[in-house]
Formats: sequence, C-alpha cells, structure tokens
Amino acid sequence: MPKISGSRRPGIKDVAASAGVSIKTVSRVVNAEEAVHPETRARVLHAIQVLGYVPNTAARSLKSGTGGAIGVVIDTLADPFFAALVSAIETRALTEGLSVLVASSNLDAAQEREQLLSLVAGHQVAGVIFAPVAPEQPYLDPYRAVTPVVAVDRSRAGYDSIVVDDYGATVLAVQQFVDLGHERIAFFDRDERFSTIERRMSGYLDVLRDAGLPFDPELVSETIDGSLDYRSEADRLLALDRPATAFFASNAKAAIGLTAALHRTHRQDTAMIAFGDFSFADVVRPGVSCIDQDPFLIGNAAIERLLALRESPSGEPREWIVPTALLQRGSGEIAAPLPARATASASGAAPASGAAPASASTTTTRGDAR
Amino acid sequence: MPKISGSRRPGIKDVAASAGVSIKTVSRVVNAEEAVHPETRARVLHAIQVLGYVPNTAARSLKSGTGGAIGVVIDTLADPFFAALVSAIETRALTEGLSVLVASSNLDAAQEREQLLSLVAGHQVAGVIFAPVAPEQPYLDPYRAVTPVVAVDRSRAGYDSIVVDDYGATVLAVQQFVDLGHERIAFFDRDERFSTIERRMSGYLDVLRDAGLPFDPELVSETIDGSLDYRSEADRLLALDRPATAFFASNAKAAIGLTAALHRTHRQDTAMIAFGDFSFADVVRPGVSCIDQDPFLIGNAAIERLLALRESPSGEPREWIVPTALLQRGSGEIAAPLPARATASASGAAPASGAAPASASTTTTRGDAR
DNA sequence: CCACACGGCGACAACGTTGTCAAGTGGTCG
DNA sequence: CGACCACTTGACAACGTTGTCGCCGTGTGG
Repeated sequence: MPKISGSRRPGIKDVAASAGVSIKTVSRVVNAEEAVHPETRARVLHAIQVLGYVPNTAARSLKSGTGGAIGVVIDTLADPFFAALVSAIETRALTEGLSVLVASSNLDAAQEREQLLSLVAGHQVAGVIFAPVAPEQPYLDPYRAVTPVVAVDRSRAGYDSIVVDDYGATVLAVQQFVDLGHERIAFFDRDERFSTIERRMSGYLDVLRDAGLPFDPELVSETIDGSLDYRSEADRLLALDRPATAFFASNAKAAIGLTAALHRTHRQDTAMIAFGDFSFADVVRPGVSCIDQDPFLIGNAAIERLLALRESPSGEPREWIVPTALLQRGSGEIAAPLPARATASASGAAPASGAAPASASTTTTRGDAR
Repeated sequence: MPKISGSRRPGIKDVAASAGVSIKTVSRVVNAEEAVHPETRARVLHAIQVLGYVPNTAARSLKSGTGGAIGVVIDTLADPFFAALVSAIETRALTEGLSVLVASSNLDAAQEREQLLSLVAGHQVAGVIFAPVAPEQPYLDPYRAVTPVVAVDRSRAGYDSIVVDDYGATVLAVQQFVDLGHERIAFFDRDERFSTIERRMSGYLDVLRDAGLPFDPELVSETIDGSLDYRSEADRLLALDRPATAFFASNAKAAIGLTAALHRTHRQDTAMIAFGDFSFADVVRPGVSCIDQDPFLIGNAAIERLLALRESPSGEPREWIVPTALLQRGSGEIAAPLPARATASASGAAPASGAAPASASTTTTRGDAR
C-alpha cells in the first residue's frame, strides 16, 4: 500500500503536495489541531494513508527541544526485576505515544553518568527514570529545569524516588521469626554498596534490639568485593556452635543461592524469608516465603510520577513508597527447634500468630517464562 | 563543572564562540575529522569540557537521515529470555556509541507493525532487531534500503535471522528418551502460533517415526487460545491408560509449570527435558535437564549481524544458527520404568549412552537475580 | 618570480518540522 | 452598506547539525 516516491522517505512536503495543501496544514492535521476544515482534514489523512507518511521524530524534537522518548537507566536488563520494571514503564509509555530508550549502568558511576547525559543532553528525552548508582548526580542539574527525573528502587534526595518500604517489610519478616521463637536469625548477604540492603539491615538490627536478642556479627554474611559464595556461607552459618535457625535473605539472588544450598544438604527445617520474589519460590518444598517487591507496581508508579511531573513541576521532591506483601509459603512459618529459654510470647508450630499482613495470591505466574 | 550559559543548553554555537572558531570547526573536532590544527582542536576540546557540551542527536539524525539508536522489538521485556537478549544487544551497542530503543509487540501483529514503523520511519533508527510476530512485514520494504533489519528467535524469509536449531536440538533430546527405552513420550505444550515450537514438534515426530514408535495425539498437550492449565494437563498425561513416562517440555514456561505440577504430586520418576533453561532447573531434585538456548549468544549474534549489515549490504539474507547445549541434570537421564518390549539398544539407568553433546557448566548463574 | 597545490578554516544551505504572523473568505452586527 | 469577527489557510523563519564550496596563507616546483 504505501508507495515511496523516488527513493526518499515521504515527508510532510510530499503529503502536502499530494493533498494540495500547504505543509503547515498537514502539520495541523498530524497534531490534531482544531482549526482545520473537516473536508481538508479528510483529504490530508487520505494522502497520509496512501503515502505511508510517518512524522520524523528527529525534526520534531529538534524543533521543540524535547523528544518523544523517555530514558530509562537501570543496573542491567539481565536482572529480571529490572526487566519487568522496564516492561511496565514501556507499556504505559506506549499509551502516551512515548518510546523508551534503555541503557544500563552496570552499577558503574561513570557509566551511569555517561548514559544519563547521553539521554538528557544528547537525545533530549522527555523524561528520565533511573536506578541511582552514585550518591549524587550533580551533572543532571542543568537539565532538570527542562527534563523531569525520577529515581527508582534506590532513593535519592532531591529526586522523586519510588521505593519499597525496605525497613518496614524487613521488620515484619524478622519479627515473625522472633515471634516463632527464633533466637539465631541470620542476615544473609549484606552488601554495603546498596542503600536498600542497608535499610533492611537496620530493620533487622532494630527488631533484635527490641526483642532483647544479642546481635552476633557471625550471623551476618557479607558480600565483599562483590562476591560471596552462598553455598559455603550457608554451611558456615549452619555449622556454628549455636547455628542459625532462621535466615533472612536480603535479596532474591542470595535467596536463590541459599535455597539451592539448603536443598543440596536436604535441610528442610530451617526457617527462611527472602526479600524479593523469585520464580521457583513456590515450587520447592517448603515453599520459600518472600517479601514481594512487585516490579510492575514500581515501574508503574515511576512512570505515572514522571508523567505527572511533565504536566506540572510540582513542589518538593519526595519519596513514594510502594507496598510490599509478605507471601507466606511455608519456609517463613517454621518455628524454632526448641523453645530454649522462655522468651517470646507465641511459639506455636503452625502459621505465625503475630505480624504479617494477609496477602493471598501466592500463585501469580511471574518471573521466568518462555 | 559544566556551566550552562543563561538557561539554554549549550549548542555547537556556544562552543564555537567560546573557542573563537567557527561552528564548522567544532563539528570537525566532534566528529574526529582530520583537517584540524592540533592546537585548534585542543582549544575546542577545552571549550567543550568547560561548557559541558553534548551534541544534539536530533539535529544530527535530522541532517544525516539516520540516527544514533537501534530499535529492538520483542514480545515483552517481562520475559527474562528476551530481557537477557536485549541486554546483550545493549551492551554491544554501547561500545559502538549506539543507543537502544526497546518496544514490545506483545505478540500482536498490529502492535508489531506500529512499533516497527515508529522506529524505522519515525525515529529513523540505524537498524532494527525484532522477534517477528506476523508472517510477513511488507510495510518494512520501503525502508530496508536504508535501514538494516535482523530477525531473532523466529526465522523470517527475506531477513537475516538469528535462530537456534530447534529441530536438531529437539531430535537430540527426544532421541535420548528413545535410547533410554521410553515409548510414551509427551510433547508438553504445543502452540501452533509459534513456528519455533512447530519445528520442535516436527523433530519430535521424526524421532518417533524413525524409532518405529506410534504417534499418539493424546500425548500432545496443546495451548488453545493462548492458554493451557499445566497442572491438570500433567495430571491427565500421567493418568492415561498407558501414561507418559517422559516429557519433552517445548518451552521454559511450560517446563516451569510442568516441574511445579510434578513436584506437587512428588513424581520424581518421570523423565523430562525442557527446551529453554530456567533459573531453578538445577536446584530442584532431580535437576531438570534443559536444552540451553543462550539469550546472550543470540543477542550478540544479532547485533553483530546488524553491525555487519551497516557496513556492507551483503548478499542474500540467510539464517544464522546459534548452537544450543543439552544440559544433563538428571531428569533427562531417567530410564523408562520397565523394558517393556525389546526395543532400544541401550537402556541403562545411569547417564545416557547415546546422543547428547558433552556440555558441562551446569552451574552458570543466570536468570533471577536481585 | 609565478603558478599551483594543499592544509586549515569559515560562510551558507539544507535536513523536516512547528511557531508566528498575516492573509483570504464569508458571515454578522450596527 | 461598511466594519468587524471567526474560521481556515499559507509563507516564512527557526531549531542544531553537517555537507558543499570556496577562501586564505604558506610552501614548492618550474
């Protein structure tokens, strides 16, 4: 159907000629402006159809100074959490007629800077959503008057930030362990590079303190220089004089490694709650209880916020907290082996008495596909 | 450091003024052209530094007719396979100074068309990589002279296509079942909408034929109208008069569903091979043997092909086959329950004798993270 | 000493689109 | 009947960059 005259792509001029109007009128039709006679509009639309005309984004954004794409910078698309997040953004962007430019920072501050500048200054995107790496992004300041920016997953002062309640969710989870009589609760995979994980860490510490349980550094596994052998670390924690009886896995990757380690040694008696859901969590026995951090919710919140910022500059940037859910699947409800001292209030065997918001829907299909 | 004069973003003119040269000279420096005096170049570079100048992509691509981004259209980023594929593309693109525009088709032909046209005609991308949905994309023809196009995952005549050897890999897997004495081999989740799955289906059929085994339609699970209840379907296959003893899962999603179903009923005796790896395949017991279809390899091959096409138009488009590996993890090496008739050659219990290329590295961390 | 080549650089147009402004037409009101 | 208004349309400049062409000055060979 579309016929390209000569070898050039059809431009607004070709449409204008074909419809017998001026290019300005074509522009008006394309942009759905009011003041066009219905009959003229029909002629123009017909010409557009016939020629297969598509407006040139480059020229448009050159003229207007800001283009029809939004930029997204995340750690890496290879992480299904971020992939799902971008997917949510892309879906919503489509309904606004916006395209999505993705770039990854690979957790490198220099690359983050390069990518952000390329998007904001080079591509003149209509907005940016990014998962911050460096503590500050001062180089964005000159552009922020024109380009709205939203931070996701990790909070940044000065930016509207979409995050989950790391602290609160962790408190809930660890408190559940305490309520079940656990006194040796491991924090599996602390990584000081991530502020989110540090917030989870302080939730953990606060619950211990409030419960009157001593803090034992031996119960904390740390990622040093970006690496931690989950398997041997799990073995270590279980081989302590007073071994860990409950594990709080601070992120999904650690949770997967931990689950694998426990399964290799057939330990089905250790309690575990993971921060972040993962695909097989409800397949293994016992099912792995997870704090569900829904990437689609986060992505949606981020783009909605960005679109709102495009409309009106809005006031002070603030944090927007996306709710989490504690998916009870079994592993989080395992009670401590022996009541030891007389400590906690409740200490049954079945599902926990205390905390934990309801939240059913354990069987959402998410994660792996294909 | 960067100082924006007034409120405008610095343009080539500002740099030129600051360095005391003409805009053309700045352009020459930015584009690393030869004919510039070293000293002048230094002055210009310094001015660029000071002003924080970043070339405007829109103007550039308007002038040159083709921009600094490549377009990628895939089913959805929520699918970790495609997410990883895009990640590989993005990584390589970065080294070429290209950005990546992602768009999803959601397996809808109309949306595919819209997205592709937006990328090719609207954004004037430097190239397109897409996972084809509709049988044909004739609307791309007018642009193909200017914009190279590569198909991934699913083959399309007329386009360079990057695919895996669906047929061959399936033959290998099913043959392994036959060698182990299985006579009731299920094809789990046929979906006629996907040509890749149809190719796997014909591999399945051919092995049966060559082995002299009858084809039983009852052993084929079909996705109808896009849905299939994996759990009840698995139950059905296991409850047949002559139940299935081996499962070929035609895709990772089905494999996950199937694995979950088998685990719920504690069936550890059924053989299974999945087309497509998934994160927990080596955690469950028995480990799920998989045909590994590496998204990074595929993505890399696709972008390399695209970059090559940019250099030279090249001759006839062809199919490029990316190798797969059969990861032996246990479930694929389970022999048939009773030797039944005297059929196959080998029929031991331990790892298969026949087919299956070596392929170690079962423990690659892929899939879920975070 | 002159013609010419060449390295280095700048003026200007053009890419496709939209904003500004003005012009044309027909109708309405005083 | 004339002035004014609403509505529709078009001419033109401008967005920031690069390609074309030509200019200038210096050196080189005849």
